[in-house]
Amino acid sequence: MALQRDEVVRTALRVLNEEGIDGLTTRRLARELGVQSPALYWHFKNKRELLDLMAEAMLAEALPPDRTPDPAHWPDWVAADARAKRRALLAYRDGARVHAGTLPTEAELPAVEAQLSALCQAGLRPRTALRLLLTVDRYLMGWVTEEQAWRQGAEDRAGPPFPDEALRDLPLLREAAEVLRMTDHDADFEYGLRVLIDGFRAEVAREAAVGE
Amino acid sequence: MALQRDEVVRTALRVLNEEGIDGLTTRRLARELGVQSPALYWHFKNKRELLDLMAEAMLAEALPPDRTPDPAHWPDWVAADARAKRRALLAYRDGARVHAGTLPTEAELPAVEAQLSALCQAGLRPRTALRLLLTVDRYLMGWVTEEQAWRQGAEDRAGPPFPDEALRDLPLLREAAEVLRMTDHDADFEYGLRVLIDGFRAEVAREAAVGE
DNA sequence: CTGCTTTCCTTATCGGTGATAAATTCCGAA
DNA sequence: TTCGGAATTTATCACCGATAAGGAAAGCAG
Repeated sequence: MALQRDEVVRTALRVLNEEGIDGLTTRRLARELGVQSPALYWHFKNKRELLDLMAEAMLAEALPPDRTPDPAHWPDWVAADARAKRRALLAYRDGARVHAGTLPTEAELPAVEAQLSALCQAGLRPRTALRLLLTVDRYLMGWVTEEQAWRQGAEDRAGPPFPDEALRDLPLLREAAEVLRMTDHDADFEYGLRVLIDGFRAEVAREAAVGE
Repeated sequence: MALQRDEVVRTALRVLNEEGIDGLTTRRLARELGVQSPALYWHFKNKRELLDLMAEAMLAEALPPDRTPDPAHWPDWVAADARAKRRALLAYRDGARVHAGTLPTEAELPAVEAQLSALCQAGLRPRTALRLLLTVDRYLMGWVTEEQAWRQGAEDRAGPPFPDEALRDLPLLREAAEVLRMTDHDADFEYGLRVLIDGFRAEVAREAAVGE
């Protein structure tokens, strides 16, 4: 039974979770598949292409396709999509770094078009609607990247970051220490997401007013 | 004349710009300094430490120290700082990737405390104030990471991304094509930044109302 | 001036990496 | 049963970050 491209990607994702992105080498992956490493280059042009497919697979797991976004409740699905993508990236070690810099496939564009359609029905111009999606996505990516780097750093580091001693003369930072030390990633992410979407809610009102 | 740690960092930043982060190898850097590569390990524990110092130097160039942020105009300096940091990261190839995952030095904490102080005087609680700073920073980092990946991809790619042909049946995307193809990074970044800060402006009003 | 120490660098080498070339095996269709 | 493409192997390349061990040079104590 010959190796399937799909099987390679799935195994690569497993190895990613076990070893991290630096431990995901062609040799390690080949060993896991019971094969010699150059065999992989039959299935993929190079490692970049493998990572791209891994990124695609990661998101496909979490984002159910063929939703028809509701214009009336855009803040809800925009937020829900962001949460789902964050979950998808967090599900794999270094997920954000694997996904970073990946371009949307042409196959994903129709879904974006549908989202734009809903946002435009809600009163945005296409430009603004796409900017909204991109802005939320960048916040998301920046957040998860930092979040995973932090998790990684926490393993290496000895002791807690920013020890009490360092905050001695910094009362406000001390009061916000839970945020500084990122003890509750979920809540902090959620907060920024809400504020961002609230900002766009005002923007929708503004553009809708102009448009009429 | 012995090699100075500072000179190594400056040279590393130059090499980074010429070769990109993948071309920045210890051997290349050593050659540039007229030295054998193991010599570098006298000055740095490992490459990670070198990258950390490079990140620090990058930002130090762009962010003037010892500003005393004005509570009355917090949206101005929050935006200005974000722009300055973006500029600093854009000034070097792969700047965002070099900086990503770096923790603030303890030396940088007092500046953060000062910003928190101003934001609290403007009516925010410390927790919220820090969350504001982190949220803007994550948007920023996500943005520049994507921006530089895009620039990089543009060199490799043949032809434009998302050719007209691919957008044939996607009228809204076609109308927002300049945003999709990121022809004006500055304007798009600025837009998201403004909306984000507007969101926090409303948040400040809300918290101030509760606080009294 | 001598001799010890610290600083800074060199030579040699290790195990590991992504990738390619060329030879080879597998397997299904004719 | 043979043929041909699909899939994989073996061998090898150039390069990477890092370490060990030693040597030159400068400073400094006596």
